[in-house]
Amino acid sequence: MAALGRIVVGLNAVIFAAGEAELQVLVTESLDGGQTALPFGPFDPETHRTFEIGLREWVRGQTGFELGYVEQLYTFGDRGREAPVAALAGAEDARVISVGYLGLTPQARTLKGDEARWADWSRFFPWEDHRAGRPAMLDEFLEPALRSWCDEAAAPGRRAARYDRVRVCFGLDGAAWNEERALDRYELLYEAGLVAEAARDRGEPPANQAAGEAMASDHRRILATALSRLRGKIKYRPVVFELTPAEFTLSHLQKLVESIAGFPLHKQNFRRALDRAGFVEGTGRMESRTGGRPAELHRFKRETLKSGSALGLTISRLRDAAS
Amino acid sequence: MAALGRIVVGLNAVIFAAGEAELQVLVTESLDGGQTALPFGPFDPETHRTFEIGLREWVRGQTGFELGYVEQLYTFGDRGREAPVAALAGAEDARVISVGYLGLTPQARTLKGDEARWADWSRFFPWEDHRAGRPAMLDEFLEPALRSWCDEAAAPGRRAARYDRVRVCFGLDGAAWNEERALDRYELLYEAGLVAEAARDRGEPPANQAAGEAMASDHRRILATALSRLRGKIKYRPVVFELTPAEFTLSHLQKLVESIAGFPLHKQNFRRALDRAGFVEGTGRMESRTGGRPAELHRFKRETLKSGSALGLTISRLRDAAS
DNA sequence: CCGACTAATGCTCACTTGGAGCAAAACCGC
DNA sequence: GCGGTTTTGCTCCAAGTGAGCATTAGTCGG
Repeated sequence: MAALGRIVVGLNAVIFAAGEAELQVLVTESLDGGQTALPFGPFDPETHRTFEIGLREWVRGQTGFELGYVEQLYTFGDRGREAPVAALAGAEDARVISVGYLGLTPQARTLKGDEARWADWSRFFPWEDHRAGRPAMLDEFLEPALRSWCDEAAAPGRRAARYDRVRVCFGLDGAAWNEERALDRYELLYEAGLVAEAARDRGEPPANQAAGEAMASDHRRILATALSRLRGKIKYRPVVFELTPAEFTLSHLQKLVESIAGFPLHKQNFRRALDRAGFVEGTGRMESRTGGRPAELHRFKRETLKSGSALGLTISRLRDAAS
Repeated sequence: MAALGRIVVGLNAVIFAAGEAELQVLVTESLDGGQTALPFGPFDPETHRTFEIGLREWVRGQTGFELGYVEQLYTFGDRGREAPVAALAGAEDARVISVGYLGLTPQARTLKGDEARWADWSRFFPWEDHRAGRPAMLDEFLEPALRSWCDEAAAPGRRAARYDRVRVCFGLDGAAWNEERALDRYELLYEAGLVAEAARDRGEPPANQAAGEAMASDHRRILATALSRLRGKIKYRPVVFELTPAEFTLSHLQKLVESIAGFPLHKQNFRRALDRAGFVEGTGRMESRTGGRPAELHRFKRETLKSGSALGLTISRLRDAAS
């Protein structure tokens, strides 16, 4: 068999933490400077027995804290994503594959060095945040731009196909907005040339207007993958509690879930769902700096995990009217 | 930066097809003969622009047919999975990573060569098939064996932890059986030494009794990953139709879903769910060799995909009493 | 100290969905 | 034409979901 080309494997981490009622993601500067990037570390087969061990190790080294929940996301291997990274590994001609991981950690802890910092996820995906209603930039910029992208297609068949994708991804013309489609939406915007990465990767000059803040390489796509996965996962597994402090008010928990899902929830129904699932219990202690009636502090009942039956939190349509 | 160890990347495909009311998976012989294995192909960064392109290419070459639906599963990179494969790539000392893919194709087509063949998935996971009630081997062999594995743990805390895992995975003592946990169950059986691969990997002699048919390397784990994923996916995306022929009777469709889910469904409720979702439509033609009243042939309405709103088929608790 | 304001908490109600069973209809083989 | 078998059509009830109203217990400004 012919010798295969050289391959370098890297690990990309999307690490989420709960800020002040806002989901945050850990970012750094790209190696060539300038662009925002996700933390990245080469995977060394000599010293790392598994990907996860390797990941935890360099996250500990770079940021000074221990990851809690960790889950593999996706492996990215398309050609053309290598440039700056291969150089790092001393292998300019190698193909770079990276295994993306999702990590969750309670609260945005202070970081060791100053390379890494926390950023609100919504900076990168402003069109995903519907907590205060459908964002204006969707109707004013993205939607018209996407429609004209559809019209650009030569054949009528392709035009219809483009339109269908746009319609279901962005909830146009009566279709419902599905928050889990964050990745599909990013990929569509990339194809349509509406994010800065698209022009950059084609070696073209940047478009006069682009959506959201760009990231290095395909990192924004990895981030979108993580967001989609997390949005799906909170519905059937109680992962939110990996992000909460030991004690929290129900409102705080709700704000956090809303920040992840990207839309407002109906408060009473959210609470009803919570205690049907039996996930939380009151501690008796109160949080009084609420601005109104004091809220009881609650804690996650880890035991319910073992009781097996009801896992997860049905957010599906707890949607509040506002959205 | 230090030079990194050599890495070989492979692609593993779990290709499912619908046999006669039975889900089948494409298997081959392992390279060193003897063991059943999943189709495997090295990924060549020189010629393959993306994983998916590489995958489709060698599947076409080896089996003579074109894959339809394809989805990335998971990337397996633990040390100790290399032996026979590294030799294939002419790199005995390399670390082997493989990217697992799930592929679906309608009907079990005849294959080109004779290396590959179709096998019922249930041979590898007999404990997963609850269509005719809870399998006897669960109560007679697995459950007692798992319980004594729990008792083997030295510390009482570890004993309790083991027991909890066993309980939720296998639905013991009142916990519900969750068909999506197929992977967790396999991993648990592996840890408990109840599948042949466990003894093999530790270099021990095979146990006197083991569950299901073994596969090469960690292929049975990859297959379990695919099964879990597919079982989850049919609930929220209409992927079953990737497995059906163009026209089918509703009973046939139901049998197929049951084969995937591993438990019987309530016929009337299944049909109700189907037409609530609006996925199928009658063709007017009839299938008369049913042994009873002739059934109308139906076809998948691809258009509904575009209508956006209701995706998937809620199998959740269409469970029939028998289970 | 009181009243306005703000959140937390408690409760109700209509409507949809899910689990389960019964009955009629259509075809087969004898 | 008569069981046996399978498709198909319907109904019932319990539980879950979406949405709104009312009450309670704090804070804060005057």
